[in-house]
Amino acid sequence: MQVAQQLGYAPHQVARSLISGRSDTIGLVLASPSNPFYGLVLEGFLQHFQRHNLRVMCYLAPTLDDVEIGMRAMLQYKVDAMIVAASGLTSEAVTDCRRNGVPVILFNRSISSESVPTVQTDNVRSSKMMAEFLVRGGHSSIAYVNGLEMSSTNRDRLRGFTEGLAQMGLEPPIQEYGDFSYEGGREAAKRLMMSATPPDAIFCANDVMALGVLDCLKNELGISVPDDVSVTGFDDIPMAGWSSFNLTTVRQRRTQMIVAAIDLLDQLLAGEVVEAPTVLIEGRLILRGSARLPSSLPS
Amino acid sequence: MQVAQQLGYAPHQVARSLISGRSDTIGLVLASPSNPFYGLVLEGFLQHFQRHNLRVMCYLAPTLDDVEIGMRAMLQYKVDAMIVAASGLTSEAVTDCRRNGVPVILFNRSISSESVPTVQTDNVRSSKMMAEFLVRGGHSSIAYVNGLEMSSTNRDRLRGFTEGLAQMGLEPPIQEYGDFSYEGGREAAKRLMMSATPPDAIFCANDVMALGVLDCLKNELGISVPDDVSVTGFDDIPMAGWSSFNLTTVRQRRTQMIVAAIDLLDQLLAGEVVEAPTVLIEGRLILRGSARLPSSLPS
DNA sequence: CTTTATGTTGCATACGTGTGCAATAATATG
DNA sequence: CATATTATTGCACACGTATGCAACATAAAG
Repeated sequence: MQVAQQLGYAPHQVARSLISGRSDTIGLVLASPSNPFYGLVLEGFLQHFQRHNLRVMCYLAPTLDDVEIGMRAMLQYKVDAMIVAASGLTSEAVTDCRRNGVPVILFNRSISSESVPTVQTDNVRSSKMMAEFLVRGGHSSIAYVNGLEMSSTNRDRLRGFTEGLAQMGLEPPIQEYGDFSYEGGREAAKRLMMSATPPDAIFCANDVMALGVLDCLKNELGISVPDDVSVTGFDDIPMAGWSSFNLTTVRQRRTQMIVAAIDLLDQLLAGEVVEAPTVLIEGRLILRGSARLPSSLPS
Repeated sequence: MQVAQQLGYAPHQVARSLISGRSDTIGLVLASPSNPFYGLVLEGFLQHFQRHNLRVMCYLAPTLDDVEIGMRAMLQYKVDAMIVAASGLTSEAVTDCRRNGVPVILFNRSISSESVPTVQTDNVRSSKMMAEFLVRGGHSSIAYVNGLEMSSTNRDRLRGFTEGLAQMGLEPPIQEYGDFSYEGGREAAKRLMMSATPPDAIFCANDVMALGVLDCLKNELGISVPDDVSVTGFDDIPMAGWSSFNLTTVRQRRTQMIVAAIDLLDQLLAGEVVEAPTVLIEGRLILRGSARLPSSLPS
C-alpha cells in the first residue's frame, strides 16, 4: 500500500468495470436541470451517490426522443442503474434495459404502457385537495394552466383537479397552456385575464409557471392577488416561499422522494423482486398568501 | 450491420475505453447546480457534449475538500477532460491530472497558485463599472455583500468594486456576508439597514443574494427600491429579469463562456499548447429598475 | 499467364483488473 | 518427524474491443 501510494497508483476503474460487470455508475436522465425542482433533485441524488462511492452520469433529455437516445448511450457505458426524471420513456428502451439487467426507475413521472418502478407525488390526490381548497375559498371560476400536455404529471394533476372540482359540484376548469416555464405562465395569465370570462383562481401545474402568472397579474395587469384572483402552484420550490411571491402551493417532498427512489434502486440492484413498484408520496398543501383562505379551514 | 441490429448488439464502451485509452466522457465538478447560474451552465455543457457524443460525469463539490476527492474519483474513471466550476482546486489534484494527461479547465473560478486554463467573466472590470455606475447614480454610502469569502469570484468582484469606488474618490465599501444564498442576502440586508450607518446602495456578489436583499428591503423593511436604496447583483440569472425583481445587474455571458470553455478544451485535447490559457469575457451592465440611474449616462 | 497492386479475412496480442487453481510456504496436530 | 490444516504466492485465463500483421482472395496492369 505504501509503495502504491508513493507511485501514485490508483485502480483503473474502467478495467475493473470490464471484468466485474459493474461500473459503480448511475445514469440520470433529466429533462430540465434549470428548473429549480429538478436542480435540487439532481443535487440530492449526487449527494447520496457520492457518499456511497457511486459515480453519476447525466443526460439531458428535454424532448421525448432524447430519453431513448440517452438511455441507449448510458447502457453502452454499462451504468448499473438508471433514474429517469423526464417524459418520453419508450417500452423499447425499457426492454433494452431489462435485457441488460439494468434496473430503471421513473422519478416524478409515470407511464401506463410498461410496468416500471416509479416514485412520485400523489398528483391526483394533491390536486384534488387543491381544488377543494380553492372552492372552499369561495372561488367559482377556476382555471388550470397546463405544463407540457403529454407529461404524466400534468395529466394527473389536471385529472385530480377536475375530479376535485366535480366533487365540489363545479364544472371542469378553464384550460390554458404554459409549457412549465415562467414565460409560458406569464402569457397564459395574460390570455386568461383578457378572455371573455376571466377566472378568479388559477392553479398551475408547477410553481415556475405560477410565478409567471403572479408577476403578470401583479406587475403587468395590476390585478391584486389574492383579493381579485388567487394563484396556486405545485412543487414548492424555494422561490415559492420568497416574500415577493409567497405562493400557496403543493409541496412535493423532495427528500422523501429521493430516499424512496434510492430504496427502490437498492432493492432492485439486490435482485429482490419488488412487488409494489410504485411509491406514491403524499403532497402537502402549503398555505401562503397567494390564495384566499376558506373562512373555515378543513382540519 | 443488419445482424448486429437484429441481435440487439451495442458496442461495449467500457471495453473500448480500456483499449483506446479514452472514455469519451467529460468530468464536471459543480459547487451548486441549484444556483440557477450553474444550473444553466450545466445544461449548456450537457447539450454541447451530448451533441458531440460525449458523456458527462457530474460531481458535486460544495466544500473545498470535495473538489480534490471528486477529481481523484473521476480520474480513476478515466474521463478525457475535466471542467471545474467550484472552488477548492488544489495543486496536487492538478498535478495528478497532468500526470494522467487529463486537461483541466476552470470555469468561472481562478487560482493564483497554479497555471490552469481558465474561463471567466472579467470580474474586476465589471465590478469597477458597477462602482462607477452607482456613484454616478448619486450614491455615496455603498455596501458590498460578499458571497463566500475565499471564492475567487467574490474576491475579484470585491477588489474591482473597491478600486472602482476609489477611482471615483470614495472609501472602500461597507462589507457584509451573504454566502451566495438568498437567505444570506436577506440577513445581510437586515444587518446593513439596522446598522448605525445604513447604505444607500448595495452591490451583491451574485444575483441570488441580491434577490434576498430586495425582498428584505421591499417586503420586510418597507424600504423603497430604488428610491431609498439601490440594489444590484451579478450574473443576470433569468429571475433577475422577472418583473417582481427587475434587478440591475452584471450579465455573465453564459453562452460565450461555455463556448470559450469548449474551445479551450478542444485545443487542449488536440494537444495544442495554449499560450494564453486564461479567457476573460466582458461582463455587461444590464440596467433595470432596482438601481437609480445617473442623470447623464456614460456612453 | 505472371506480376503487382489493392482489398479482405483471420488471428494473435494488448488494455488493467478479478477470479480460481495450483504450487509453495507456514503453522498446527498427532 | 510426518501428516493435516491453513496462509500465501504465482500464474493463467477472462472481460470485449482495437490494432497490426500475416495469409489469402480479388482486381488491375503488363
